[in-house]
Amino acid sequence: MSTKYDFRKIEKKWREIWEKNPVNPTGTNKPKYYCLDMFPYPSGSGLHVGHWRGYVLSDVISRYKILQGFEILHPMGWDAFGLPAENYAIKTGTHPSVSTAESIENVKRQLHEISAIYDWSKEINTTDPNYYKWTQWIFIQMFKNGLAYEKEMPLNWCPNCKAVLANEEATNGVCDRCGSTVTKKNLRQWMLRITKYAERLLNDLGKLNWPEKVKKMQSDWIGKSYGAEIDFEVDGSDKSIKVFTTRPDTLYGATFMVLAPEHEIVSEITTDQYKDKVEKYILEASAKSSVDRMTDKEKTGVFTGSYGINPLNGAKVPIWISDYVLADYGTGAIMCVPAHDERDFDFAKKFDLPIIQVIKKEGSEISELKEAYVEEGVMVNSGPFDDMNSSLAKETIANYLQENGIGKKTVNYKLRDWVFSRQRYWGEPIPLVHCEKCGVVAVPEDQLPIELPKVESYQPTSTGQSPLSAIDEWVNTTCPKCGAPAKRETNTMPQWAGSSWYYLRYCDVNNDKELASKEALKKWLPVDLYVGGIEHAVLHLLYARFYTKFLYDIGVVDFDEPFLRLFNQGMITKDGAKMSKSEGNVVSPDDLVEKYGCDSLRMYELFVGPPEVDSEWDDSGIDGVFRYLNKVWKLVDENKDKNIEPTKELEQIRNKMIYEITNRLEALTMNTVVSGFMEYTNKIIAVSKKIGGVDKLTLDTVITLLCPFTPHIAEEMWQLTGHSDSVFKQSWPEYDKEKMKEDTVEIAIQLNGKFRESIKVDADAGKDEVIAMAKEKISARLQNLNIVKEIYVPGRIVNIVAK
RNA sequence: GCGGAUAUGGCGGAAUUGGCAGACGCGCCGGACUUAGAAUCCGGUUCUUACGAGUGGGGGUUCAAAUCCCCCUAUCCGCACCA
Repeated sequence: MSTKYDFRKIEKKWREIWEKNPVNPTGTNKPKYYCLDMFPYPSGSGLHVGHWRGYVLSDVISRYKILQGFEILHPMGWDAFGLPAENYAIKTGTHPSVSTAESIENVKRQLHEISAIYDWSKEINTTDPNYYKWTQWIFIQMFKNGLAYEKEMPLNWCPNCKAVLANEEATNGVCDRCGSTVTKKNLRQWMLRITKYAERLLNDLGKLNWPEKVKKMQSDWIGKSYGAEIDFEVDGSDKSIKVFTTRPDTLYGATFMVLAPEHEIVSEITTDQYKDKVEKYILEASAKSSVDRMTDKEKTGVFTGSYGINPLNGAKVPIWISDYVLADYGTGAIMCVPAHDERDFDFAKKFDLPIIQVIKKEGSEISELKEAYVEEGVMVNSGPFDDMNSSLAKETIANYLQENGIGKKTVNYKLRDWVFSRQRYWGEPIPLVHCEKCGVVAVPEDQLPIELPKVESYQPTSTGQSPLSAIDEWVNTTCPKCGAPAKRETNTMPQWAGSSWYYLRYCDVNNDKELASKEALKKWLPVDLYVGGIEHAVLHLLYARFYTKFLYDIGVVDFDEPFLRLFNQGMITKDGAKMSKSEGNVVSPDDLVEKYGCDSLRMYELFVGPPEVDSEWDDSGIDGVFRYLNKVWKLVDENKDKNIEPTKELEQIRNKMIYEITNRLEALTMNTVVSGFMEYTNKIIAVSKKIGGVDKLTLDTVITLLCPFTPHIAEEMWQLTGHSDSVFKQSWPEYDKEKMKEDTVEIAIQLNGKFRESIKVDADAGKDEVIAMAKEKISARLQNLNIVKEIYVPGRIVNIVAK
């Protein structure tokens, strides 16, 4: 037991000292660094070692930045609205505010075990009326600026949760929360016009230091495509149908048209003869769950009896309806070119519609198509455009349509407006009043927040109404405009609302005049580093960007992107699966802290694998870092009172160590930082054995480098080596490139590319000298061979090519 | 179906971006200390039939390839009738 360091005593001691003297003094004139964790939902089951991964990483960066001379904002808070607490309330009758408060207390205790330097005076909670006052305030600004609007629409409806879901919450037609199959229901909804920002949300991705993967996911989600809208007149009527296509070059090959079943013109153009069939089909399509509609690749559809006129060649093409055409993308209607589109091809084959090829592969002859030809090529069967290259024809035909008033070039986005209302209890009330005379009126800002009232029952109604609608004394109010009796909006906001702007609030949490003061925003924002899971790649991060851009437009903030750098930590798995209570594979940090201490766990969280990659948790690996910390402890303990003169070799190792640790830390390759610590400490120990000790500067350097990673043991060792102030008052060590150089270097000698021997040479030895030495070294192998070529890579390798 | 990523010892993973593959750690083997165990320390640890072979498989470029190019295979992730 002689050398084991007493982590329990040390960690307790330093936590108490930091409590009184925080290592991150505020109100300085230092440059700022804002390092933010994605704030958690306060779950009842607490944190596991997977949660720690991101939190440790951001804490290490924050502490590193302190030593680099920055003032740090590194806050934490709670995204506490949401379904789990509400579902728990439905089951037990416990008010969500009570159960979330309990969860918060537990998670906060666990966060203290990490010894992260969160500034708890800046804690925020999205369910605090002083916070959601500003969530509501932002909504009102959006409402006043025409970004919030009401719409009756068929929505994803989870029959189990009895809640409307956003498209994003109903991935693959299954409820994200409970896994039930999602159906459709028509309801009045509040929408946010995020599509107005589509172009900026797409373009500004270029400014961001984010993982390419995340940027790609966002740009795919926004889904910009260039094309044309083309008007097809309906034969024998004064109506026309607008279609959207990205392939105007194929217009001569359009042999039919398809409308979405929900398209409003369908009833007007359907002829009596086909009326029954069409109505039946529409009914079937609306009853189809979104799962079926997505997975049924087999095409269905019915003919309406009407024909459209191709505006270019006057051809009469039958108009069909089919659910493979989406009502809410483009114009909800398409022209179909079976020869050059796979889906149209399938449809044409199934319903025996004509296929006309209008593009052929260069140099080939036209023969019957076995599948749609979707490549570029040479125009055929296209009147004046024949023999033109199809990509040129795309442009030429689009221009022709535009010039002749039968179409126009357009851009389309996959991004849809954001369904912003929820028929649930545990969310921010939407601060609007419905007045019979004045219509929808925003609650005056001085009346905010509209507080969430207590209810008897949390159960949402199966009619789609929020539980709030049952509280007459809350619902009934007066119109802020005319004073007449009016009713409050009873829908609440989605959980995303509070998390779309929380990063702004941290810099000025107690402000009751503004969401944050201009000065505080100017000092701290935007966020320099944002750390969190990849699961928020699209939704949260897209919504937050949207909010920021809106607040920029109305002059609240002076930047239009909230997060300059994003880092997604990988998941920690156990037995190959994500840790979850239901899987029973949760590893709690509490036991490991008890057994090895916080410092060891912090270091192992980083060592377990590359931080951006998923890693399997292995308890036994933590022994390695625990042994390492004991080794450092022993090194410091044995040398603290010795007066060893620094040697050239120690200086070389020390400088190299600073260089390597710093570079790896900047690149966030934390696992290699830890291995670097081990590697260089081993080297120092080896030299120490040789010369009987280690100099003071080397010890100080090791301790200082370690302190962001293992703060408790670092502070203790710092004190042990005779320093009276905190190690966090130190500057990050600097290296001297000159001193990193070794006197001699080992050169590998290859013969015909194969390693044979190695030699030590002076670092400044010249090319000829080294090659001569190398040839001498492998002279036996060179007998009877003619040297063809000699390659020398300074400091690394000599390759002799010989036959 | 489309798009993206990954593949290195028994395991987690390194490799200065084309220059000695396997750093660092886990595990394992051997030794020291110990009455014994735990802990600690020291040594070893890609395979090998000892010639060599070797970074998922096959080809190529190069003096030199885990790294670059082409073709496969497997796994994971994202999107999924977006006209």
